[in-house]
Amino acid sequence: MKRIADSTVRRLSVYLRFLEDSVTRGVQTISSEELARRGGTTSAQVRKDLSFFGSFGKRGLGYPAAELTTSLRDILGLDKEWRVVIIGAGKIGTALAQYHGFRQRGFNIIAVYDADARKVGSKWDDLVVRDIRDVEADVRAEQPDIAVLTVPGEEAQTVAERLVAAGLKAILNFAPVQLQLPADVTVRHVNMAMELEGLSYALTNRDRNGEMS
Amino acid sequence: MKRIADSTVRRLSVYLRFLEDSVTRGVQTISSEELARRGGTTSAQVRKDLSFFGSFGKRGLGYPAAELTTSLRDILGLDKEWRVVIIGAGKIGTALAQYHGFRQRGFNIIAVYDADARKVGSKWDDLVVRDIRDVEADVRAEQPDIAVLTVPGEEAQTVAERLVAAGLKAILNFAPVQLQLPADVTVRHVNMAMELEGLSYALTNRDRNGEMS
DNA sequence: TATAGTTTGTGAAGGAATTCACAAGCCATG
DNA sequence: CATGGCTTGTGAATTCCTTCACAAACTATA
Repeated sequence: MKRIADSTVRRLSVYLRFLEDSVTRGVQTISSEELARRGGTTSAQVRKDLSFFGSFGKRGLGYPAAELTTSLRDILGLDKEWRVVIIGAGKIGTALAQYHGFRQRGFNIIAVYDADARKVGSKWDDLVVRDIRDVEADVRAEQPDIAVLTVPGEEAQTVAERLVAAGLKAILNFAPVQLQLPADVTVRHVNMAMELEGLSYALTNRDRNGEMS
Repeated sequence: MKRIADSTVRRLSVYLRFLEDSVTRGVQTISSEELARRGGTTSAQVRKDLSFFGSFGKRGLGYPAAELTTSLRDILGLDKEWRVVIIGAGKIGTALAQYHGFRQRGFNIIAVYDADARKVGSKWDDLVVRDIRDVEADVRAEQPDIAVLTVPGEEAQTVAERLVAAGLKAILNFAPVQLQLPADVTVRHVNMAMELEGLSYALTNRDRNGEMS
């Protein structure tokens, strides 16, 4: 099978969100046109995206909402539970740890770590903040699948390397640095500064450029 | 001037972060090679990105770090202060409002809004949570440049439309829905669910695909 | 001033992602 | 069961983005 573009996977995620909504509203069938409108893209793009993984629709009718939802969840690997650790119990780490949406979507937060002795031992819900010094041993023992990095930028690279050395293969990085890691580790970046700067650029050059999504 | 790709603007942001670092460390000159290594790209890409905006380097030498930093800040529109409102005083809104990094980078949070009467009136730092019902009037009066949306998904579209009707032209959306807005409004999405699902996909199809950035 | 060693800036080539456009297939109706 | 109206699935065309490759320009050294 061909390599699937990152942009395609992102869109599948968007389609899935809207499909889940539609299913709970009792919708039976959805066209690529509808999916496109709600996903901010074109119907051709929707059909192309789905076609990489199979043939899910009926010509003249559209896609069966419930079945397509299940298929997308399978494709994205959401049919299983993922074990997640959060590294950094600062503002954002705390907000994420307490956000129940993750758990609902199959992302199970099993531990939170911090370097600050004053934070270690404190509790949120059923989680106790652990000492970052134990992270390698814990990762080896508990085999989490994904780490969410919410440490200061200066520490991100070092911490990431420790996680990778302990066997972690997927990182969601909130620190505003580009992590340099082996190619077999998947990294996604969430960079608020970058997004704001993108808006700043767009506002500044509004005349020069057309619209953007 | 040609339309600049979104991906280019994102990379400028990354270059800038590293350049600022370098300048404070006393670095005089940086090559496209160095910039590329730290930005997770290639030297040709760096040179191409910069070339859209002018000629900043010296052949045989590289780029003067301080000057290039200034130029990038200008290009990205960071030479001015931006007025930012946060809509939604939940977990994430709170974390963002208290995060001082924004202010330091020229993004000034001037107000926070929420629909919950119990939250309205409470204070963080020098900010008082305002009632969402006042948001249109306030936006018209205070003319913020950017809105950060951290409301529940169900409300995001409606709230966004109200903001746009009041004249806002740039939105950073944290809700997991694709906003449908006029083309002259710039929207950036931060979608944690999507990023996690991207990791899930990568872990699930590790064999099928190569590495990803 | 000449030469060796770098590194930029940029057309041209190549590759990747999106859009076009239409045949194939399905449903509903009479 | 034939016809009209839709909508999918997909090669081909197109547009967009990245990489290549090299002349031009700079520094350092002798």
